[in-house]
Amino acid sequence: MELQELVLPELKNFKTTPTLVAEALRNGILKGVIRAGQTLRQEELAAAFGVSRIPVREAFRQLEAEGLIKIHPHRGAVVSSLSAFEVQELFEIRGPLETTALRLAIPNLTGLDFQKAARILDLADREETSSRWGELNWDFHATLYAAAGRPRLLGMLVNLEQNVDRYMRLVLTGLDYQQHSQAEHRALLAACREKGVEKAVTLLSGHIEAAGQKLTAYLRQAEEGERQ
Amino acid sequence: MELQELVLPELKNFKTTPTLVAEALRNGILKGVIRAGQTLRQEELAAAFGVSRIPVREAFRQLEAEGLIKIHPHRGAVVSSLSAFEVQELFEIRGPLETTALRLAIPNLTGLDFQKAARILDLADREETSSRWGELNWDFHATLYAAAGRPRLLGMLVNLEQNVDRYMRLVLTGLDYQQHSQAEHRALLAACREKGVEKAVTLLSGHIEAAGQKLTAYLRQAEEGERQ
DNA sequence: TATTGTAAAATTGGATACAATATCCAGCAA
DNA sequence: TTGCTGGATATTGTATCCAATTTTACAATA
Repeated sequence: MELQELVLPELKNFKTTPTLVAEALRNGILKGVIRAGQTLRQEELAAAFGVSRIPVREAFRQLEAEGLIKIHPHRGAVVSSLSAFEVQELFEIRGPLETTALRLAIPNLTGLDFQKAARILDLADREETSSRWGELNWDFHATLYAAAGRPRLLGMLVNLEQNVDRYMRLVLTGLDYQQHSQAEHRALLAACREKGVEKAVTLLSGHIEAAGQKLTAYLRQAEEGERQ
Repeated sequence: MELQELVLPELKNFKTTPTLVAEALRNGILKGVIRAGQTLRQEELAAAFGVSRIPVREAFRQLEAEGLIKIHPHRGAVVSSLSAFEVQELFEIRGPLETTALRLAIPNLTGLDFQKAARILDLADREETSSRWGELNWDFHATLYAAAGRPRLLGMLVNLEQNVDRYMRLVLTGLDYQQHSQAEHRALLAACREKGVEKAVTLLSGHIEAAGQKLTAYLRQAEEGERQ
């Protein structure tokens, strides 16, 4: 019975076409290749991927459930664009969820986890491109949360991160935020090392709130500019 | 631009076949007509609904993203059955999320909301069938959370509730739990009326935890029984 | 000229049919 | 009994066709 579990990951790689299409589209949206508000035409995408329209449509359903696109019947699928308020809501959800994950994770965090997290922070220090820095940023958080051993919770956090990631990239251009964020990360990591759950939770909560504030303020300003 | 928003809800009613199929399947799963572990055959369902396989497959993708089913490539879709641990995880997620919703909702709760909530509790008192009682149970919670004005958060809570609902029904057969739960609901409602945010949050947190404990204990026992 | 009405084109939604692939199971050999 | 090898079954993916809807273009009218 143990061998079966070793084979399962291999079996999982037998990805079906709709899954591959969904992954490609998800990457495209996250990397900014496909922008918010853009309409996705089935035939065009099917031709681009070299598949028929059916797998594309199935991929659409999956991405809609993830919140990345919105299907308008008979009018096509559009990449969902979030308002400042909606982004704020996502951060309000992330806060309690991520602290929950951290709370569960801290008792399980090992020296290896701390090493990995510290290495990611060092890499992020040297990173300049905002895209890569954003990835490392999330890798750091995910490294901590993974120790919680709560796959479903982690999945929800990944999904939430994906939804705000595109917008967060707009803010990351400012170097001051990156340095500030890095300092907060180091303080958080130190608290985790000392197994100071409440302190770590407080730091994380403030860290997420700060990021949310920064981003929503930016978006509100952008929305104000559009209105004129 | 305001008129467009008035038309949008109308457009939303143009439900497409995959959505209708997904709703039907979701209802079937939630009502227990389709049981956990059961495999869903595309052709069979397509024939039953009088549609082709394409809408059925799209509905599968949607339900998989909601966590209600799991698609095994080339082997069919099966209604996901949760282990005691997975149910526990879902309750661990619900706790902080529902308290967050309540915290945001309390300042906005009006007399009308309190009346509606109280009426639901009275109905639940007279209700005997566990299925209907479960619905009223959730209606009570949803009434409070709706005032938070956070649609995405509410959507996530609905989804989480749907995932554990099937299993919760197993526990609801015991009348003692219903009475205990109703008492907690009344205390919670009173705290909300007095705008006692922290007290209400504490009550809700304990209420959810108690429900989770009850259910996971039941499931663990059932799993133990199966193992023999 | 601006607005309204209508027709055609484009796109999506869905059904049917067919080919390809993977899984499952029964039968057969060792 | 164990392991392998087929075929049967079911799922997956594609192609083709048609219907429904939206959008665009164009003509008609005030």
